[in-house]
Amino acid sequence: MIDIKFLRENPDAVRENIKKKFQDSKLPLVDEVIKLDAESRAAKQKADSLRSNRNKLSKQIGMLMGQGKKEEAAALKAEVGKQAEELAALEAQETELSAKVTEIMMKIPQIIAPTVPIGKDDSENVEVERFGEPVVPDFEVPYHAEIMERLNGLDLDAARKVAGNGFYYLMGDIARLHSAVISYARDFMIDRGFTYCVPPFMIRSEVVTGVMSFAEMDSMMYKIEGEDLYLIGTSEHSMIGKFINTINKEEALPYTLTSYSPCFRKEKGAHGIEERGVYRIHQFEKQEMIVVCKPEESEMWFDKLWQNTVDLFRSMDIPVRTLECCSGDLADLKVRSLDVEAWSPRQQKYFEVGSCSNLGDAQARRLKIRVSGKGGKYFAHTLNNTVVAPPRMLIAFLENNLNADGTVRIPEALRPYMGGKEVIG
RNA sequence: GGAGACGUAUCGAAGUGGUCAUAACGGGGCUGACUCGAAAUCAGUUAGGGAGCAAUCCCCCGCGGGUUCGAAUCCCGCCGUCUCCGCCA
Repeated sequence: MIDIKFLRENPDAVRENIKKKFQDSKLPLVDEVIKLDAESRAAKQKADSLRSNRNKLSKQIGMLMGQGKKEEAAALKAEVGKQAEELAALEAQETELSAKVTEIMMKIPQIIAPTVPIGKDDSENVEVERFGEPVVPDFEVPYHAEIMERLNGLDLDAARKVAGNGFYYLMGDIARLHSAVISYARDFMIDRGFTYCVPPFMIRSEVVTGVMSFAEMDSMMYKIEGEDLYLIGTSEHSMIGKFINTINKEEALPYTLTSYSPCFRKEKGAHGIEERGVYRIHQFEKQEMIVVCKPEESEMWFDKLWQNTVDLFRSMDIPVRTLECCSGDLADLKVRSLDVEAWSPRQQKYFEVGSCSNLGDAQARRLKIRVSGKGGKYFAHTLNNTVVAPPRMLIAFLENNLNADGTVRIPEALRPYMGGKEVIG
């Protein structure tokens, strides 16, 4: 959500940004919202002066009543009554207009960073950097579900009966590995100075609309029947929501938090949910990191955040690369986003295991997360990034640490969380 | 789930239909005076949102409605907190 004042003063920049994102159908919204906004302010001004008048007269009525001058009071009452209808109409107009303005403003995308490559969709994302040597072993690497099943670590048949497609049972060493990765990632982030949190796994609609665009909400969020609650799609939602309606002291920033939660996603419209395995699923667990900071520091934090994920994967001997999201692939609230992708020796390509985003002031404006400093009050910037999200991450882990004999090597960093085991199989 | 109480600034809290919203009273914070310094004391100062070039005006007493010339105050709905009971970990 951008500032309406910015839009008023820079309509061309806003249009240019919409074009960059290949959302040309939204172009008319710019002129539309400028017109509605002007009407809205005009209505407000008129209504304000009527209200001012009413306040004055009502005060006089109060005084007259106090002095027992009932007849004079009655005359004033009649005068207030005369403008009541006009005011009511104006107030209805005010409400309607400002609701329309907000509705449109929610649809206008955040101004993207100048560095964002221009492209229509994810096929035009741009590789930035590779970390580690992508290895292709000289033996065949089976499909990840098969590796898990061979180790008696996965039961999709039972999961389908119990919950349906897109769910899974992890068992034995694989389940333990799953927990180990989460615990390791938690401690990894704690060691880097982040504060560990376990947040609510459900949030109100007010928070939902504050942290994501309508498109994301529709395709991702599960609603609890009969309640104003949604299952979170990531702990980012409850962690950013934590700061709703707050004014934060400048000295207290940045907030650097790492949170654990299960994540629930409809994956509506996504391909691949039919795909056998644990790549795209309705439920997974994730260690997340979020930052709330001053605007001038958000780019610096962006770089630190994705670096954390790269370092974590490298500490488990998994080759990764970073991929800058192009303009068309960027969700409407994001200024910039960078995917971390892990190497798949089986597919001989990289696949997404994490996503780092700078939302600028978009979430902060919607949720009213403000900062007070010497220079006055302003909206904070918010960022989020995946530390690690198994079981998808386990795909990369298993493929990259698989031995020729079918056993799986446990990297040293993870052994303390696996009861000291060096290998499973 | 049942019963009750409550929600006002940074905190505690007064206000229960009008001249009471920067909002009594008290505490905290900040600034200054006094002091070698500190404490104590004294003085001053300590919300938010919006419209307007400005003067100024409007909104804001958990949130949303309603009654009224006028609502923190009365009515309805919702949210939240606390206490007791029940139930379940």
